[in-house]
Amino acid sequence: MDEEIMPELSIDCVIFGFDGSLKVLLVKHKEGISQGRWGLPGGWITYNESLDQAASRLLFLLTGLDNIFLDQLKAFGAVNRFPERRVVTVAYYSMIRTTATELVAGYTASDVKWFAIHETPALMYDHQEIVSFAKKQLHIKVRQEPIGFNLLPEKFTLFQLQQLYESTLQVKLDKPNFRRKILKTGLLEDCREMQANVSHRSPKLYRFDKSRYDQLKTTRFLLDF
Amino acid sequence: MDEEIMPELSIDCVIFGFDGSLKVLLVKHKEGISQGRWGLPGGWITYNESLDQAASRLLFLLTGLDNIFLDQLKAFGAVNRFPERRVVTVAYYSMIRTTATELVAGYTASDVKWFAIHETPALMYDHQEIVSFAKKQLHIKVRQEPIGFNLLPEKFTLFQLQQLYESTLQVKLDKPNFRRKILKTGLLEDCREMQANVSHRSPKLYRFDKSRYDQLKTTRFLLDF
DNA sequence: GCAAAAGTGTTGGTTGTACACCCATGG
DNA sequence: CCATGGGTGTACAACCAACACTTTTGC
Repeated sequence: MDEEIMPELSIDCVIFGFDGSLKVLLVKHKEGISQGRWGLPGGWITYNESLDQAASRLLFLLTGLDNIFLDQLKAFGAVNRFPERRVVTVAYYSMIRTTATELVAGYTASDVKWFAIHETPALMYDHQEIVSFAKKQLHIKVRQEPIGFNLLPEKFTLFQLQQLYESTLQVKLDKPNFRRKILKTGLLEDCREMQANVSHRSPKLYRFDKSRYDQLKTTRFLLDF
Repeated sequence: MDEEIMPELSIDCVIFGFDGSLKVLLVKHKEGISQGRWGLPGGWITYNESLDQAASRLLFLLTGLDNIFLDQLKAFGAVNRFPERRVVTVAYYSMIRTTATELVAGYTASDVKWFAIHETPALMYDHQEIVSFAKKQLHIKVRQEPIGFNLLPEKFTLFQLQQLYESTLQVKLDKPNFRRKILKTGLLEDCREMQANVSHRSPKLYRFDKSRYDQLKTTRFLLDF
């Protein structure tokens, strides 16, 4: 089929990661006018794929990850956002475990790296604006859906989950109250397993109960921190 | 400057209205392949305007309304959503009073009409999907911002506001509890005026207190119905 | 024993819900 | 005098924030 690209539309991905603190994935471009500058991973859309398909393809190209939660953020369409010509970009965002993938540079990027969410370098084009918007969206989404679970390993402790919420929302939470609230939702399934070799009492491991989540989605549901 | 249009991008607007029940504004196209079919008001983007500007311009063209709250919904980009060629559309939504404007047909539309939100005719392209998405978004937004106020006349009664929430969210609310909850937010300012000539006790009129809203926006804020 | 996190318990204040009740007005 | 909505009061349950406290593990 036709694999030519649409000249006036692009995709950019804001990919969040977590390894104790919140990260965002950036690439250093190795060609074109923005050579050497950091920006969001992204690319062009071909005529034979939908926006969502293009976003998934590009995410796979960059991280090797497939079948990942990927949500549209917003279309950014300021007149001069792209210096060479008029291009509107559709931004997507996603969350993955930083350990889940070997990052692959190459492609059009000379470097790929995780940055702490509050210590990003200057970004090209309007990518700073896109990242800021994504952060705001993450604050909202993390309350409405148990989205954070994509950022943790399959089995995790309640404290890890609490740290994820704390670093995403930039708040300090009360441990006893957090565990009660999160357990009450029923979204966590006890693995009946302990984490060993830690220099304190061994914590239980939990996993995310997807069937319970699907059931809750039909009604309304808010995690209010 | 260049007022040529971008060939692969369009704008569609989902415009909600309220006059006792929730409405959506549709137009009947009078030319092109979709002649005679109902769809969303929309149009094309020129090279010298941003997406937001294009959406405002098109909304003004269609309703005569200016300076209206208008928010981006989502970009819709299925491969064959537009039959003639590949076009991605960026959908916006907005809320206005149905009485606030004389609807103007003409332009590319042979008819413009308000439809009850649950009694829309078959729509062209993927417009049904866009409307459904907008309804979902409205449910979410109406809780997070006092967005509904755009749909009511400047001065309104608490019961009108309650009906707006009930018809937007498709729920039945308890009158005493509704008034307490909404008054507690401080978002309503007492007009010190009564509505007269009603066949029951005259209700107080309220107006939306914008300054209080701006103040609340800085913190977090949820209307939970 | 110490540090660090796991985990339980309690308490007092806030909020939400359901419902009973009285008030004003036009027809 | 009735229907319709306006508006107030209340009581019980649920919930939540704050914080004290005990437990387990590695060093």
